[in-house]
Amino acid sequence: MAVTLKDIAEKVGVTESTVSRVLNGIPKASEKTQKKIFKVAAELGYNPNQIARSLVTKETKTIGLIISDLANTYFARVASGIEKIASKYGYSLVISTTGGQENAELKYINLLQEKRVDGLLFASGKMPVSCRKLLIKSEIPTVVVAREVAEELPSVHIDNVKESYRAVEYLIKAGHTKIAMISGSAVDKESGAYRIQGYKKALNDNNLEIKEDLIVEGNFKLASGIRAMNKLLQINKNITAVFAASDEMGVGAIKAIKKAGLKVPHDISVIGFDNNIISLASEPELTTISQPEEKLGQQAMEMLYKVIKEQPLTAHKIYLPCQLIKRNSVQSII
Amino acid sequence: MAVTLKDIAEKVGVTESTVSRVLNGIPKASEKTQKKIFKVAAELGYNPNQIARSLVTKETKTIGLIISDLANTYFARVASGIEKIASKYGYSLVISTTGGQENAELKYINLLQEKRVDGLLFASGKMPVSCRKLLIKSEIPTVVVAREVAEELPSVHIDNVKESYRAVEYLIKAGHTKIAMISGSAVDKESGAYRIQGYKKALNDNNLEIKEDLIVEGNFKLASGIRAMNKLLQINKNITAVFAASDEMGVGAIKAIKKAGLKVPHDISVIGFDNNIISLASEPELTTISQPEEKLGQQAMEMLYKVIKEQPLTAHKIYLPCQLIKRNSVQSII
DNA sequence: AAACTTTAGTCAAGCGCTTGTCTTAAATTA
DNA sequence: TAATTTAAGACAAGCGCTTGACTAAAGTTT
Repeated sequence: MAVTLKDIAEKVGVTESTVSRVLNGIPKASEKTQKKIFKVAAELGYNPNQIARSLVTKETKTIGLIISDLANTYFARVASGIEKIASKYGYSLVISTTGGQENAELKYINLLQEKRVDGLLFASGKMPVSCRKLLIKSEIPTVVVAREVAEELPSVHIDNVKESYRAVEYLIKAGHTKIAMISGSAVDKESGAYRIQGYKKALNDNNLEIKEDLIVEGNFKLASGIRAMNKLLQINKNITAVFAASDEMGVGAIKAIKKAGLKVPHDISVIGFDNNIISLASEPELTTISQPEEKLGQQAMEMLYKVIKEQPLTAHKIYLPCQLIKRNSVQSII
Repeated sequence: MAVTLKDIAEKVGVTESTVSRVLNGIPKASEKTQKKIFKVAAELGYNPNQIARSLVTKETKTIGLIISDLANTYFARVASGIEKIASKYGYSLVISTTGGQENAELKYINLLQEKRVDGLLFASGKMPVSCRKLLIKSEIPTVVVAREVAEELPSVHIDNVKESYRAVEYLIKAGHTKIAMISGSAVDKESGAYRIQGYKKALNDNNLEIKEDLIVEGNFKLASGIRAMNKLLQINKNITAVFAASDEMGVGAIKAIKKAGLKVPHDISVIGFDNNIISLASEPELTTISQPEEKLGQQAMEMLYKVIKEQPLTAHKIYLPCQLIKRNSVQSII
């Protein structure tokens, strides 16, 4: 089987503890023995058993990531950002995907606790109370990323209200007054809901009337954008602009508008959200709000590292700014 | 600190071994004690220490994934497929990203070995000899996914030559004879190179001349597709179709063609590769070869599971078929 | 009733490391 | 030169669990 400290110790003629210390760079041996130990270790192809080490040190150098869906570009990028920083600090990442299902989330929190991860990152759906309780009880350092609700937990995210506000305000400043919205699923306290909130606030602050039938719900996907836009086109209240809560839906909207024989942005302007690569593929290219997914992940991991090292269980929140990317799908009408 | 078997044992009045057996469902206790043990375990909020268990069972229920880049849709989907099946079999996934760097790959193979993962999935760049050696020496069950080179190791991938051949053949059957190619980076034995091979073979088998200057290299990204197409347009040998080795480049090509005042597919037909969501966003929608990324991941994990359970170190290879997705970017000219 | 099985446990070793304490010989100091 | 410090290492316990071997009492068989 695998070679152990004992094997090295015997071959060199010292005890395990000496070998352990030397291999860990604790200076407790003569140059000679050190050399010998390193040499024998290399000869034997020694590969330390991190499991055994973890058992005594109570550190696994592993952090758990509970995430909704890896196949989703957005989450994949967040994960990517997390992984980079984790790796920088010498941590491995174990990833569990939940599809946003509460029971899966619960299950994985438990599992990761059994694995004794040093910390936990939560980037799944809206965090249910049950999860929060379990997390807090487990005492695992945790930070929540990319989700709005995290009362007792430190978290990093974007300000969906503010960023949506910015998108809609941009439309308003371009002279639009009949602005529709294609929202994502508007579940309470999730990004979809906050984006609607931002839309309404922008209208309100600019003395524009909020018409509920101009808000039609999609599911963030392209096809749903097409459907939603078609519905909007039927209602037709002379809208001149639409704010889509995702780029996929934005592109869908553009396609629907064009199919209806109208022109973007000449007849209707469209603005999206995410700055997905898809926004560059559409014709015209989609003006959008760019989210800092990678940075979100990086910041979250940096934060988690601090929590692990210093244990300040403060429910600290940080917001990362987005950027308005102007392209060709919005036209000024003043 | 955390509650252990010992704590439960003491409170119930039995030994640790009894508690362990009961909690693991090994029937070695009376109904009464069993009930009591479960009750006390729940009361105390017992959460088994998988580290300690792993130390003795030599199983971590963890598999390692070495992958090139999570932010890349393609790999993210492969990873997603892997995760699903891993989870089905009760394994966790620890992910390391390498950016295709050989030293990073080596480093992570070592790291994952230290963590005593039960198996390893390799989905990084072209696998260097050094990695293969290390992997084989480590004796960790390994399967390679989404990469063409894996001589001594079991692997699952698509047949890039064949699928590219199919794309080009489709163009030829539509009457095209002047077909250009926008290739990905053509590093030896990587997908980019194989796709070129498929392109050439298709031309060859159909008695069409291969002109090296009609193959221009991109890097799989959208912007490189635009650049490449512009170059092609300059050369201008009356090409009527182009095969792009990725959808991003395909969409880039379409944009370039349109910008040059020509029409797709009226003047030039374009076919892509991947079936990325981007292919649906472009105008016209891009005809392409659809890769089964998720399935690739799933199959690889299924395969790994078998290897772990049965240890047949056979260098088994499996190829998953792709699909030609016909949309509107290719026109028949006969 | 003696011999054998079962049941319900106990006991102890061991997985591969780390780490605090102790020991001995050499090096330094007064 | 005797006393003290330091260097180089040995010793042993322990992390939390699993598991094979053993035991004592109860139940079953003939």
